[in-house]
Amino acid sequence: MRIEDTDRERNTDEALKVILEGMRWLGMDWDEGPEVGGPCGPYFQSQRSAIYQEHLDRLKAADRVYEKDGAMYFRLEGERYTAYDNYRKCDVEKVKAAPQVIDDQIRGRVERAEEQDFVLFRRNGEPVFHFVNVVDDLTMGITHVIRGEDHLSNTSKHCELFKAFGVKPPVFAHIPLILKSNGPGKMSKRDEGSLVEEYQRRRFVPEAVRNYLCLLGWSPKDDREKMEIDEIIRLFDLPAINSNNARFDEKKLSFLNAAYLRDMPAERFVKAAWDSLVGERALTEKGIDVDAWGDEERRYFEEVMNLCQEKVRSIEDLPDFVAYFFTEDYRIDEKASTKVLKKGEPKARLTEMRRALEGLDSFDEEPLEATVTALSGRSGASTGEYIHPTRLALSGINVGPSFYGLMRVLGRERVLSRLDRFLERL
RNA sequence: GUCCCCUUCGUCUAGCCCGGUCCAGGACACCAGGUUUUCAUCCUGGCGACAGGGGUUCGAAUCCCCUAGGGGACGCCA
Repeated sequence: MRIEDTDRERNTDEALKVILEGMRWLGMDWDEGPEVGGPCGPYFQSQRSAIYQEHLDRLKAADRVYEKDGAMYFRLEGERYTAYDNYRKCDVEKVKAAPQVIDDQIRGRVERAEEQDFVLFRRNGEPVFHFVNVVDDLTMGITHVIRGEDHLSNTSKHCELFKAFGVKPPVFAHIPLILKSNGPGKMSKRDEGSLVEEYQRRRFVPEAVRNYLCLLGWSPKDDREKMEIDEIIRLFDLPAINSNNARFDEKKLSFLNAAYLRDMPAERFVKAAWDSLVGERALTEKGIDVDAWGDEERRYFEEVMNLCQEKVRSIEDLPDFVAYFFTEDYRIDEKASTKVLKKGEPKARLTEMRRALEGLDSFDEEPLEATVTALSGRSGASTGEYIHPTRLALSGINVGPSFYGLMRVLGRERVLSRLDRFLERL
């Protein structure tokens, strides 16, 4: 792990922390680098000035450097001529340099010729990216350079430098870029959804994010999509990466996230839910006094989460999904209400339901289901005609976890009193 | 403008290197059913693509060329 912080303006400790934490969150660690150490340090480019100076001197000794406007330029070899540059709108000096051949692991043979000398050191004495990148790669013993395709055109610069230093370039692999989900162009730092921190903050499952990213530009060649990292590592191969750019699709990420939530151990789900709902006060914001909770409430919380794990799509959705479990002061959603109450005779059904539940001695799923089935058999109304209004009465909304589980977890007392209250308002 | 890369369903992709088994397979999304009828789960089905044009060939998604489109680079940013 090398930190490329040659641009003083943009580098802060905060930015570094975010990068390191983001990497670790995704499950990626490093055996050499910041906070770990290693034989090739320092791992911050801002601390490697002496190395860069020494390498600049080597190029100077080989007469490949000259100064212009206070900056140090790399001198390309080849015939020089002046031409009007339609991009810069002025005359510039160009060089007929030999094309550099890049044997890219993903794109195959790519040939490109640099045609202008480029800056190595800025006027302020700091080296630029292209230079430090090459120097670090060769002094740190880098064997593979795997980076975005946006660097493919820069690679001819890097090859020129490797050649000037008399070393063989590392293996290159230019991977496809991620395009933004809406609008043209590549996804960049300022785009919605482009920062790992965002998924951390929104409590995505890190494995889901990592899994989704792996699927952008790569596939195991069979139909598998949800895969453990070990399996991906086992199957992974540079040439198997696509060369075309991929558009980011948050819907699919969300699908994978839901699958990971569903499949994770219950304890992990409960912990993630707790961290968000209690730790980050998501329930407090809904007017629920979690600070007053004791052991009983904690057990109840766990039961609620066990019930909801298979149904909820994200931790983000959890507050709205479960708030009614923890307060009697839940709103009856108007849309849901209109939708549910317009069909059949909800009041009659709810009254029957109330009566039947009152006489039930167990609130386990099976007897509850048997009760509803019996009710339906007797009246000729579908079970849905009982279930829909009851769910609305108990939760205020028309979606949620398994209906019978919902009643079991709420328990007789809450169920009956909520039904009574709802019936009074009907 | 110059140079580089890319082009299979709306999206992510399999197939392409080693032409026939592909009237192109899977997944997300969407739509319709089903789970002896709760729902945002789950299951089944549907919709839906080889960018266009020329070659080569008995035969092309697969090989070649052109065009178009997309992306990238051209910073004393990284």
